[in-house]
Amino acid sequence: MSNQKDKRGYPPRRATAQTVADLAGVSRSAVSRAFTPGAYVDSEKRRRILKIAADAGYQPNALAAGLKAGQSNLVAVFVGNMRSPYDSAFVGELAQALSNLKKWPILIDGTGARTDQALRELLRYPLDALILRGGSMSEAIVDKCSRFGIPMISSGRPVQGPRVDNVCCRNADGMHMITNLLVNRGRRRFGFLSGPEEFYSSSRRRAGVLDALNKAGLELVAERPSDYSVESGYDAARSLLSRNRLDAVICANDATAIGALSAARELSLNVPDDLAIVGFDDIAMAKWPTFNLTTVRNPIDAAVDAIVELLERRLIDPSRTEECIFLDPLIIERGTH
Amino acid sequence: MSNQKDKRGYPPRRATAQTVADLAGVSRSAVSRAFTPGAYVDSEKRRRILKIAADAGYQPNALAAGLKAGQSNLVAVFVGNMRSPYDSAFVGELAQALSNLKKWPILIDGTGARTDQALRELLRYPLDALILRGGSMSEAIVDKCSRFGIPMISSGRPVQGPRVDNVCCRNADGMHMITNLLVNRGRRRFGFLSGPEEFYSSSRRRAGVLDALNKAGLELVAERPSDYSVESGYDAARSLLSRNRLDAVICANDATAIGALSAARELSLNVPDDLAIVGFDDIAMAKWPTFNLTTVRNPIDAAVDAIVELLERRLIDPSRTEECIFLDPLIIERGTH
DNA sequence: GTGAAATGTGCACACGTGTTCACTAGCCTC
DNA sequence: GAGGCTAGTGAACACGTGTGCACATTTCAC
Repeated sequence: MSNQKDKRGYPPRRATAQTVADLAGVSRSAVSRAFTPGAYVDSEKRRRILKIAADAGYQPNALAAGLKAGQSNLVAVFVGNMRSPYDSAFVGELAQALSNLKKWPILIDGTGARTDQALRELLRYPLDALILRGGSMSEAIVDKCSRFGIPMISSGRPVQGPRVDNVCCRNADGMHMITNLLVNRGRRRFGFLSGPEEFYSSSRRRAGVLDALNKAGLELVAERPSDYSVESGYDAARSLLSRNRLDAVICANDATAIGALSAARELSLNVPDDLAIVGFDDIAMAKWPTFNLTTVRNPIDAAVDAIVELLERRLIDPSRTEECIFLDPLIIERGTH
Repeated sequence: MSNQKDKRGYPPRRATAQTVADLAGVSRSAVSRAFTPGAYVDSEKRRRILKIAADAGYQPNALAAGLKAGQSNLVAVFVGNMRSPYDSAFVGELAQALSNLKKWPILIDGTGARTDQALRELLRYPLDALILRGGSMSEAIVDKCSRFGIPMISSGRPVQGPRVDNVCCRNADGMHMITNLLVNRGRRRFGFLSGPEEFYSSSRRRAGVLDALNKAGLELVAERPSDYSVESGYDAARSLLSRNRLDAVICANDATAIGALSAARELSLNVPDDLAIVGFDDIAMAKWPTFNLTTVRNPIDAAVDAIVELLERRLIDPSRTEECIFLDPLIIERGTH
């Protein structure tokens, strides 16, 4: 029934190893060893200590442990836009994978004007690594991150630097493949909705489209820029479709494609008979019945697996050579092509 | 041109206050004071120290500082489902607001089977607070979190416990309002797509609908359960609409409503002429031209503001009385009613 | 029974801070 | 010139760990 406050009204400090040691009648070292796998303690004694610790609600203080070890088990995760379905799904998977490793993801907005400041403040912690969803971040910030010598893993935008590893989808290949698919289905008059210029993925995807068209002896009829959002895809597609007679619109990502689909419907264009529309990423929305979007899968699970693998290897050997893992995209044929 | 590795191949340990002190020819205390606002140091000397520190890339080690202060500036953020547009937008805003306070959000999946274990491991850090997007988490886990005596803020599911504050949308009121809106527009035959039973918000929203209908002398014609996802909303609505003649379907959230919209279109029901469909939350998708969904806004910015305020006040006075801040929902009239 | 090996244990140090305490130097007042 | 007050400084301690080292105890082979 105690409200667990002392006279000053503050909650009590947490139990420490010494508390448990006194309770168990052993030395503080023994308590520490009981919590350290592979340390010399009598196994019966260890059991007893752990039991007493559990009752007292004791856990080793991670701050002290981290201070001693020079390692915090904290990982900063920078992400472009949490309202983007791809990025948020990505972050969710990543967070889960990291916590399985007992690495704790600190989520930081990678777009705002305050990102720089947040990064600087955060560097007071001896972070185990910086992880960047770089495909949706500006080059300037990504570059800055790579210069601290902290292990870094960039996903979506290849970066060079000491101890900087990369995970990168073959964006151009994916676009090449899906463009070919449309060409083989007889499409000839192509439009393109591009992504933000400052994102690496945008330029690679555009290059893939142009290259495939070029090899097929075709040219882009027209293109419009978008900011990767559904709204801007809608606007761009309305402009594109009302001024050009097209039989295919390739979109730099799924959100844009979904906006384009809405625009096409409003303009009474029949998809896929009159017009093919395809995207990139394969976000969850793409397979909703309303959209049923043909797209290129940018595999989140594979990317997360790769990040985790690179991280583990980097922690084992901080000085190993930098690596880049490439991910193969996959055509997902649905109803819009 | 040095690759900054020592003989063992490990990166050098970071600069410490002593490093800077030696460089500047002052005591280590002086360096510490230079970084502590309001501490006694000659202002000229402070400037010089900060300059030298910046050159050496020194920042006070947050682990050591936190150990001393008994405070980590880390905040655990538990969230139900990062693939839910509402939750992910919420987390994005929250992360930004917290980093402005120099509180760092550790993102944890609040649904998985491993949540318990993650929580336990995470408690090794002296967390400043636990923040829960509780509206989309099961009661069992939320309850468990409330029992550690750590300051906790639950959003979306009111929880009682020492040092547990709450931020809660008036779910029932919101549903009451929008149901009344439909009744006043002449709707009489109501269907309801409910949310997961274990979520607090589900039952409150359902209560609001039933209450409003009751007061209007009406009854629910039929209802179906959903899991708050678009897919399940689609399935539930198909079942609901093919077996009942309805002129209004109220959905427990926007995702479900968007699924229902697709189903209605497939069944050639004209929205809003034949059938009104409304949701709850006002996620970004709701205002897309394809959906243009009439809904109830569950205000994210207000919720985040409230959380931040409660957190700040709790850190100033850990023993203050627990509070619950209620948020008023807002009807957003668009094209589906 | 003896020496060596194996197994446990506690002491003490280091990790990098923030802050109290004692102290000095300088200034002002009378 | 003496005494008090202020601004500024450095030494030293505490925060809570993990672990190397020296030592104690037990086991074992001979």
